[in-house]
Amino acid sequence: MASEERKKSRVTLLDVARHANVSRATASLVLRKSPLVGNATRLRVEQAMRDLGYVYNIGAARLRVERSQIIGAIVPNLANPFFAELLSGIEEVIGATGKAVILANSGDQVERQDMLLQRMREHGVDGVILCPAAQTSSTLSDQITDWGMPLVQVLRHISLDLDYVGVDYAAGMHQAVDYLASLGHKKIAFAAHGPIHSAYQERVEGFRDAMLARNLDPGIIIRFPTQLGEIANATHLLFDHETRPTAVICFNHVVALGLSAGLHDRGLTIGRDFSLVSFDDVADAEAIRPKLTSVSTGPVTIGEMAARLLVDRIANPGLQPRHVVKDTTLHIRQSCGRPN
Amino acid sequence: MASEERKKSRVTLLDVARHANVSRATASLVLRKSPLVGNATRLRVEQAMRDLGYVYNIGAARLRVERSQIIGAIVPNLANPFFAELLSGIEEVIGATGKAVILANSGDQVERQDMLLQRMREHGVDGVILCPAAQTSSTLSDQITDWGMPLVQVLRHISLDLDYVGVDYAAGMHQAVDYLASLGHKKIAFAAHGPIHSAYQERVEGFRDAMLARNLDPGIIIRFPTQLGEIANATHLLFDHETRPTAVICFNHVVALGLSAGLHDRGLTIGRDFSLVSFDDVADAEAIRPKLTSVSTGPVTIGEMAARLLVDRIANPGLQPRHVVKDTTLHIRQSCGRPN
DNA sequence: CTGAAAGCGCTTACAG
DNA sequence: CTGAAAGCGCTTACAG
Repeated sequence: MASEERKKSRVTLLDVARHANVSRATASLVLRKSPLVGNATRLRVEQAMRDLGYVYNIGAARLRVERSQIIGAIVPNLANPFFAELLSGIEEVIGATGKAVILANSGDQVERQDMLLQRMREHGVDGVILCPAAQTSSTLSDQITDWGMPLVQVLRHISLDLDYVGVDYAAGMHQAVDYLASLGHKKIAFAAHGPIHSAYQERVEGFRDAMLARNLDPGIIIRFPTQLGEIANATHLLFDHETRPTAVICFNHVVALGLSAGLHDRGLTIGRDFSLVSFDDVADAEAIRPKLTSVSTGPVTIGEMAARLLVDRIANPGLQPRHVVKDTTLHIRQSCGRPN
Repeated sequence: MASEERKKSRVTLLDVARHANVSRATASLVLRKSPLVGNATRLRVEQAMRDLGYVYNIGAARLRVERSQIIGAIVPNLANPFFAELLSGIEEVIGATGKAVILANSGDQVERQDMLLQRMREHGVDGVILCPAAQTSSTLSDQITDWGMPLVQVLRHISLDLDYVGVDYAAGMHQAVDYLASLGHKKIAFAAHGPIHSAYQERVEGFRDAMLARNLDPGIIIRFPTQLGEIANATHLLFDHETRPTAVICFNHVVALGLSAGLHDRGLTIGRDFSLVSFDDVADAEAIRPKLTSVSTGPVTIGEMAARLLVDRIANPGLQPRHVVKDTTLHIRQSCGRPN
């Protein structure tokens, strides 16, 4: 194995070329599967690579060619399963193109996000998929254009000058409201939480529009704590409001989990005593009882679409900005009934 | 802004040096905050960097120095919230050292894992945190040593020649068994699922040992489907066994979610009609009703510890292999009662 | 198909 | 503190 010697000085393309009795240029061509090199030669070079334990040095290659084969992904909260699913979609399609993805967590803080973008530039990433931190200034968009950095916004947007893959949150809200209204509900609350950003606003406005369209009071909008653990204990907020709602539409799956626990704690049976619609179901939605009726957004697919857009954008930086907005699906399960 | 011109040819350290009237060597020293350079000079160079919009090129630097400032993390299942929490711990401490983390998903497939390790070598990562795919051969360990690749195994291990950060699964099983036994349970099932690996075996053996130590039948070990969605429907397996158990200890939080749903579907109230102990609680454990009593393993902390070990190992490759095994905590909540 | 050569952007002795 | 120079491992015309 002679591993000791090997470690001392890494084997380089020149070593391979010598071992195979070809020039370095030829070895390089074999590496990149050029058709210029004959079959016998190719085999000889490939054998040499194996014999010597050659490892391609992407970093060195990148210095000449302007391609690092790395893309960046920045999300606001890694521990949230929703973003984990998003990432798994991104990783899958980026990985399939042979590139690697650098992962970073902005914690929804703009300064941290700035730092991470800078770090990614230093690493020479070929592009970035960004779910912008709440409060990100729209001037970041100009900066990114200025840098010439291929970037796609995902789930939240700060500017329409950049690519964007998101969800038709407003339409999702209409689905939820329409469904509850069809069951006879008139007092429907919206349970929000967390930082304010485009996806937040689109949901709230979608809710308002949908309620107004049905001549219902759009004003029962209640803010819950950010942390899942505290939401259940704040369930009373739902009933402190002057008009007691008979149903609630949740901002996301975190709120839905929290309220479904909190309603249970108050002795209310969901689907019978009170109706609840979740938003964004993630994998474990199936495991909650009663099963939650939910407006599903499909984070894995969104990740995949964002990755594809980024790959396109890298290949063709001149493209006009593209915006793809995914439809939601209402999954009717067991958490809604007629109002009492 | 002159962004157009800038994009054409990136600004290099030499440009900065010229703009600041110093040599390239000096500019390089400023970059790395060497004390060799005087304050006035430093400020001048830093101003030049700002004026020109200089971006440090880590890739170029790496070619000289043997440091890419990138580490790799390979997990078997990105979409599982347990691994998402693990990653968030890793990303946090690696990020704090100024390095970036390349993320990859092996899908628990060894061939894919081999490919990913190879890719990471090509990217010149400084080290890797690996949760080995099930069925990984222990010879991978020799290979890694041969490559001289700093690596820490996390949660699962294939060889004690490498660093390892894991959990004392066996002790966790003892906690669960002891607790159930103290409530009077004698027929306790173990509900397993998924691929077989060290962490799997340690749990099973821990269960057996703990049962034997109390003179209880250690044989009620039942395999459930891998997918969360199918577990609930397989709950009957619990009762198909010749000796009907009064309690179940779950392999992980996925099984616990599935069975807790399935028991509910059978009209059984958990904590009253049947007792259940979960393993690995993740953030949303708090939101399930009844609240699940659980042996908690703390994935975020494990990620942090693994990252610290890797940083140490990179700094000091000569270190003896270290193995840190984290204690579990039994969180008693509401899912267990006396047997009927 | 192949060889010699230049160059990507940095770091690192070395001599001053 | 500074300048000139070599070199990290690759790719890419260019001439043959």
